[in-house]
Amino acid sequence: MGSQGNIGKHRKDLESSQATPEQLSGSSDTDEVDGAETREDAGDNDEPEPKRISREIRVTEQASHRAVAEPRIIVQTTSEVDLLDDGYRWRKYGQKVVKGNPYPRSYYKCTFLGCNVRKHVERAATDPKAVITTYEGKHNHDVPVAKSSSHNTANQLRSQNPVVNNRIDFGNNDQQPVALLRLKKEEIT
DNA sequence: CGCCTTTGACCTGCGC
DNA sequence: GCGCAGGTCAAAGGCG
Repeated sequence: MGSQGNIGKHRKDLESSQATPEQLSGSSDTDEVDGAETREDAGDNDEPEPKRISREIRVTEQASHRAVAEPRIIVQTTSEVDLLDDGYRWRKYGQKVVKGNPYPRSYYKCTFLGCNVRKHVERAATDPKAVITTYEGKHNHDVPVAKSSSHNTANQLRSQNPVVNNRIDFGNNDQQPVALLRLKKEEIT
């Protein structure tokens, strides 16, 4: 949180991205609190059924800076698998263990050409079943069609989950600063 | 053959 | 000024 160390060696990333350091540092405090609260929810949400999946989709946008705005969507999912496929193609570029959480946080990037959307996936320290996915940025492309991949966990999910089915249009909705949706599924696999 | 995952190292920012 | 924590990149290996 207090790092954002993309200003040094990651120049190439910056030139193609509209994200500005001021935006990131200026809102890190709020996001941090928000993220913490999300984790609290995870702990509160105890799932008696291991197969039951409940997701809370929290859309948080930073309206402080007119320039851009990288929408930050925090999706909380209760699942046994941490790799929730939302239809896009992601490439894992890193994994780190964060303090206060025994579970490592994974970093993914959208592999679509020109799409700089990133996503962080971590498990709640209080709930091993609670998976918190944070999306940063918005996709400038549509969902890649039928990816015949082995991880079709979400493919099934998409066909049953209303939100996933309609796709989460983060970045399109500039009007809703914070949206919280909750869905429940019975089974994922 | 192409794509993705994994792991280690490096860098930056912040706090003390 | 030093140390800690977080974030990202790059290279190698594995799998479909």
